[in-house]
Amino acid sequence: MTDGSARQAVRHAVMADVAKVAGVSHQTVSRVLNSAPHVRPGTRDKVLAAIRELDYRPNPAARALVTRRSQLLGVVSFGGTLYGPALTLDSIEQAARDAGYFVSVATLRSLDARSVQDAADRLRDQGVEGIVVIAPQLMAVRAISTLSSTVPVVSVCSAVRSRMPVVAVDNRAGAAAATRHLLDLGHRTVQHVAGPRDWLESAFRLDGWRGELEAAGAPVPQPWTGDWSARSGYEAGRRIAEDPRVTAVFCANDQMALGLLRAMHEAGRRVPEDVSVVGFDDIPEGAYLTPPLTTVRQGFAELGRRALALLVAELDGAPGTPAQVLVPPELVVRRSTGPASRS
Amino acid sequence: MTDGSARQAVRHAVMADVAKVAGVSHQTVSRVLNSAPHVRPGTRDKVLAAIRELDYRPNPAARALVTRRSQLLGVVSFGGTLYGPALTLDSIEQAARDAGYFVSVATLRSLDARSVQDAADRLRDQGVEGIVVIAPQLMAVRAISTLSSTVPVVSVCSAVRSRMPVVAVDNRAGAAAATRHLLDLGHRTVQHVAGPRDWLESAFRLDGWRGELEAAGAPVPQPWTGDWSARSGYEAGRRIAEDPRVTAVFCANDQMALGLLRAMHEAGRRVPEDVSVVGFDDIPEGAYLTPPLTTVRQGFAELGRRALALLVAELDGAPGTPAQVLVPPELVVRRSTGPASRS
DNA sequence: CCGCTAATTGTGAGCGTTAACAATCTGCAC
DNA sequence: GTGCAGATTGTTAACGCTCACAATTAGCGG
Repeated sequence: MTDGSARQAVRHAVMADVAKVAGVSHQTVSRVLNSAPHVRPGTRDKVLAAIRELDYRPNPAARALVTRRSQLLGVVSFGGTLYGPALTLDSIEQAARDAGYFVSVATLRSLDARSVQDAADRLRDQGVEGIVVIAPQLMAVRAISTLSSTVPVVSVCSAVRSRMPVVAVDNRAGAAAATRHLLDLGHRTVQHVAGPRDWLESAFRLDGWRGELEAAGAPVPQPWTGDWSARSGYEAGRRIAEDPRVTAVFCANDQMALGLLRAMHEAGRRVPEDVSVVGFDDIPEGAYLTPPLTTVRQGFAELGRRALALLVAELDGAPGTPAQVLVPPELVVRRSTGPASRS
Repeated sequence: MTDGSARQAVRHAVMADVAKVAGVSHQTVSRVLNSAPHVRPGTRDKVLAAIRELDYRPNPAARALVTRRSQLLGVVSFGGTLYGPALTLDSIEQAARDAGYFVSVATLRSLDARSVQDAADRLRDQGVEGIVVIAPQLMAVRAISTLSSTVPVVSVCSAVRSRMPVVAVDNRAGAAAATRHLLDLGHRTVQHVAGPRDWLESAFRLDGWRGELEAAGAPVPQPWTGDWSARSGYEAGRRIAEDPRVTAVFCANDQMALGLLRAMHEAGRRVPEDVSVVGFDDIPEGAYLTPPLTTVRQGFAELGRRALALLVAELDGAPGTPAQVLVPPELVVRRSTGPASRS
């Protein structure tokens, strides 16, 4: 128990073993492995056969040591069980694989700068070549921009004015579209249940909502604040339901909208007859809520893919490409929204 | 663009640099780093100071090369956006960090043996010391048991009779509890919407449901089959709603229950007055559905933690500990279930 | 058949760290 | 003061791979 030396003693074959079996030098084996030019087909075959025979696998540590390339990318993530981050992580992994990289994850324990520092440090200590940050909190972004000096960093989050490459959904535009949709249906104004104050997403969606309201000359009510959870949406909903004048609510994500739907139901307010509700994200369950939820679809998968592409580009190509990619969201109209009642 | 040699030329400090600055040998630096005994406090301080001054970080590749320990664990995952797998991954990462390991993920593209092989190979090529498999499909488990020879593997899934260490929720018991709950409420029998046929979870839950029905002498209806999605639950629900004799349904997961709730609503069948519904998983939204969903709570977080503990134990301790951990689930009664109507 | 270029293969030197062992320096009993 | 165990530090040799360059072989025109 003092150390782990009790492991399998099966000596893995190394390059020298392959060389011996194939009757060539280790360098030739290396050439075959890296598909270098100038290897006679016959030689290549012998080497390949030896590799198969010995079930040889190149030692990644040795390779990394000399090439100074670990082939490892790091992902810092928070809220890994949330639909968006989970899907983004998934797509990043897939894209990384296609680009020939491995992905190591570090999740945030809590939402403070130290935690982000720690996660990034862990990743660096592991030798990652680059980092993608999925934590979309204001704080996280700030913390990250501090340590970006050593390793290239790309963040997936809302657009933010910075020198750092960013891939983001255009939250403002999405929120504006949702709000306009409700306004177009004849609602006098639209309530808003925002996300946590320290998330950039929250800020941008709030902004898009407010901007659209102002542009339309509609009154701008005091927004409510939730924490993305259905529970918080429910609680906001209970309070909102007390005001009989409310006819439209835009929630900053689908889970909160789901909770709000529940609160409306309990309060006897029909959706969409009495109150229209719009969410954000388009979680797969959205279409099967009662009623099916109108929402703003985010291309999480594309987000991840683009972020990875950006990182890889910076890694083995253009040095300073501080690109800022904005992915447009899409309004998905379902049955939770309808015309303002004339009652 | 031919290669990535255009990266930052900032020569990172290596151990020799630290040694020189501290005025000691590189071995002494190594000792300080590994907190080996017999280092005079004064010397340690000098070394520590030099490390800080140079912002020195040990090269993980070099260390791995000589120690033959990569400190890397692999996780094979499928359905990364599903609540259970996502949460499990999250808890595995946290546990791994506490145990001093890094976590690298490999997601499955599709559900065939080759895909599992590929994922595991990728992980091995990367030098992981052990693998946790979250893919709970029958096929995946079989595929895994094939390659477990080289690297220790722990799988998180339903209990399955094998030589492989497994951490699982007792799906059978959970399903039985759900079924019994409905029976106890006076329902004559219980319908079941199962998960995909090739998932172990599906099989065990089906089994638990059927067993309880038989034990109670209740008729065993033909089960329906879904794919975990709300959509599939909705479709099953539409069909189930056609049969007026149905008063209770047990769905193999919460998403399908959610879809089924929608179908019942559309068909004018009230829940729980006309039909009682039970899910499985306890997703966070469950309590805010209409009506709040009675379900079986799984300890996904504990699952991940236990799986990792098992793997680490095998890694640096007991060699052959083919443990099989069974985590008991818990019935959470909410308002989607009620007594059978006397109508 | 010779000489030259290009294709093919081999050799030696690290990459940055830890392990094993040697060397030196303590402190203390005799 | 001397000697010895133990504490402290240094030296050398891997770990398994790629890079740079040397060596060998093959192909071909004159």
